[in-house]
Amino acid sequence: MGKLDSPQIEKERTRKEIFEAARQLFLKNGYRNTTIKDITGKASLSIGTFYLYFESKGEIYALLTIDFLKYMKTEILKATREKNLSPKKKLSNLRQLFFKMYESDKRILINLIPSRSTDALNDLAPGIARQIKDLSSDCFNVLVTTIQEGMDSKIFRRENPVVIADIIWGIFSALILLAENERMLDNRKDFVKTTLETAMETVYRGINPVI
Amino acid sequence: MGKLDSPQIEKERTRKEIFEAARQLFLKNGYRNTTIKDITGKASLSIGTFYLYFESKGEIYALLTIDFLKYMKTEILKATREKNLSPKKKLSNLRQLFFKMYESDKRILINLIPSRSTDALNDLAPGIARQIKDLSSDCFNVLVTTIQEGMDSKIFRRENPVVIADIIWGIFSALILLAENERMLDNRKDFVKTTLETAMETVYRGINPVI
Amino acid sequence: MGKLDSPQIEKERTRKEIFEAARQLFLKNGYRNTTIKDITGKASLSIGTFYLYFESKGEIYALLTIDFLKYMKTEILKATREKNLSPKKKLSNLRQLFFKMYESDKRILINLIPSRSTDALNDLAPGIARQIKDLSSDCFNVLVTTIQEGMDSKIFRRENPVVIADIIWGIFSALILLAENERMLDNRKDFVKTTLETAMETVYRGINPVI
Amino acid sequence: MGKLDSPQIEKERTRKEIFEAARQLFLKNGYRNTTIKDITGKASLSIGTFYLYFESKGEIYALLTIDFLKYMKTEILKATREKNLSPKKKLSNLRQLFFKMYESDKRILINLIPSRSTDALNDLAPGIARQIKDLSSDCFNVLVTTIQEGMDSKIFRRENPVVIADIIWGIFSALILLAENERMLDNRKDFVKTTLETAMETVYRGINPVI
DNA sequence: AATGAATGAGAATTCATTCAT
DNA sequence: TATGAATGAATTCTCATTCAT
Repeated sequence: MGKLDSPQIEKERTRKEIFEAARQLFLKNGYRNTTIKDITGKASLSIGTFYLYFESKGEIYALLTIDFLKYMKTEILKATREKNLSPKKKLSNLRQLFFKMYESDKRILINLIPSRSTDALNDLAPGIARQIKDLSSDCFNVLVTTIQEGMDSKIFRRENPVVIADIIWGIFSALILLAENERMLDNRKDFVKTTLETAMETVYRGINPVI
Repeated sequence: MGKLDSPQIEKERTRKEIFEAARQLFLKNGYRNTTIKDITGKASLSIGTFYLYFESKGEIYALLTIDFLKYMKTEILKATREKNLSPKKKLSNLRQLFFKMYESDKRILINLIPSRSTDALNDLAPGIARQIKDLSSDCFNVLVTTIQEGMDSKIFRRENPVVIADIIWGIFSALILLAENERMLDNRKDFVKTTLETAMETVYRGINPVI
Repeated sequence: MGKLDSPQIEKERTRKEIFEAARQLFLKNGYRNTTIKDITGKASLSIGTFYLYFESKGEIYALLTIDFLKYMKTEILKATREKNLSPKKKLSNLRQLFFKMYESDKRILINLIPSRSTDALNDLAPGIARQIKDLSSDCFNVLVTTIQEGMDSKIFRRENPVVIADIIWGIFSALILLAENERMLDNRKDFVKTTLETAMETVYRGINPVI
Repeated sequence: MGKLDSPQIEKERTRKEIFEAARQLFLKNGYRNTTIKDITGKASLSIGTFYLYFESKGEIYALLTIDFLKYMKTEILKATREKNLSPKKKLSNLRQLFFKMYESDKRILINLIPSRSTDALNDLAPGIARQIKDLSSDCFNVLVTTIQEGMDSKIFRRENPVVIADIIWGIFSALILLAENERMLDNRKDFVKTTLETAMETVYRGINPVI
């Protein structure tokens, strides 16, 4: 299969295979613990081939990040775009989106969480760094705007919306990390999904206005 | 200053300087991304000096972790020990503790908490690994117990207390990390304390029973 | 030459070159005084290449030892296997074997023989350590048995056969070492072979029974 | 004790203590495995003090070597000096000397054996290197001369006396090494003295002229 | 395009040597 | 003199990247 496809298509397929192998390995082992050998091994290719498709380990990581952020931005916009959606509904959509991302076959790039990615993003081409920053801001801002709207229409308690957005994003990323690592030390919890759900509901209740 | 102190004191100071430099760098960059050169560089010492005070990179990491967990355990017990304290008050004390820890001269080594750092704990002496696990469990269990009490006396909404503890702990650690790192991407937020406070209040409201 | 060979052969050649360089350096300078840089330097390769072919300095040392002991065991058995060989003839064969080993294209790794090298065998995988011990014992025991036979049939003077084996083995290894190193202190001797021959004959005469 | 002695005497005592500590450690652990800290620790002094008495680790090793060689030369001359001593008796005296050295509280500097000391003697002041070479030659030459005499007077079988000397010296050093190291791998042999004795006797018988 | 052997910069660690007290 | 903290060169090992085939 594939051997009959045009070189263009063939090339694109190889690129995707490397991309996907890298995504999974970075997700599982982190940036530093993933080697080019690991990636090409998983993709059944030689080390040299990697460099025909990507400039460096840092680059593929950045591209992976951008890929994820773009996907996230799209989904976030989809969840909040409709004009006549109530902020309540929008937030509920975002919550669902988080579940979906966690469960999706794509999974979430755990290492996207700032503290984990400093390393890889350090000596990035300025253009790429810019793009990541912007996408990251875009995502965050939709969250902030949605919360702001909720506050404006008195559906949510009046607080600094940036702070609330930080909390939501923080819980999300923290629980993902817990889920990834805690397993080794402690097997009480297998129920990330439940925890995530409870967390979001708790926060949601927490921003309800005083009754 | 310092030049006048006894060698004992002088030595202790150097040890503390290395310890503190390591703490900050591990917190900011993680275990793998922090080199001995970084640590001694920050402490204005040579690489060799590090090994005069600590056995290895792994050892200082473990000591830092134990140091933090011991401090945390003491404080947590202090905040919840008294018999006739209401769960509400206990939780409020814990919240205050979180602030205090964030501001304390010790700084917080959230990154050092086991769940955050599989990396460093891999080839630790079994005794040390055990100690870390136990301290970690102890801290977490106080949180769980306090929440359980609150639920038993109907002050908190009935949920899985482990899940709620995860949420609280998750928010706490996530916000610390955000505070440390986000600055690079975005300088809107300098107000960790406020955010932390809001977060805890939000969660607290979120676990109030339905009225 | 070589550029025309298959990658397989090419790779095997490189491995052999490293192996051989290591053998010579360990022999000359001992385990601790031989660095990976020395080895790869001698083989005109970079340090990194070493690790493409061997896991560690300890591993190549162990492999070199096993290689030599296996060769030695095979040859020793060959020299003494035949049933109706007189002990005299067997010992004579062993003597010839010693010459052969000295001159063989394998060179002799006398320095690698366990008794000579506590250093390197310290943190060896237990399986490898066992293998080395066993091979080493096997070789030595053939020597002891042969001498024992000679004593039993009154061809050799009655002594502790282990002691005699130690002497023979000791002379052999000592002369090899002398041959390799003494050159620096003294260049009178270029005639290892002669010395070895005389030594063996002398010992042989020495264990003849009193007439 | 000692506190009342003159500075001169006091200084000499300290120097001796370091010297003796170094001798024992080099003997037990070899040159590379002995650190200045080990030496000064054994002598209950600080690291810095070492350098008040000796220029470097290499220097003390060389001095230790010279010390041993001088002792050896003196003893060798003592054992062979007398005019009317038969070569047989002289050789017998040398044999006794070997035992004595092995058993003496001074022990023998195992690392003196050429292959083991290359490291330490590499970048020696030329004068010291010369001295070592000369002493070493002197010792060896007495052995050669004695054997030569024995041959001249038909007491020993006619062979190359240098070769015979090599054999004797080789056995001696090899057995010392065996004694030091083999213990760890194999505890059959605790009887170095016996082995050494048997070895010398065997060689002695081996150089008897044909009867 | 694909390969994978070779490279070498960098990381952790050790230890002889120096030097301020 | 004596001390021992500090230094940094040297060593083992890792891995992203290159390049000849």
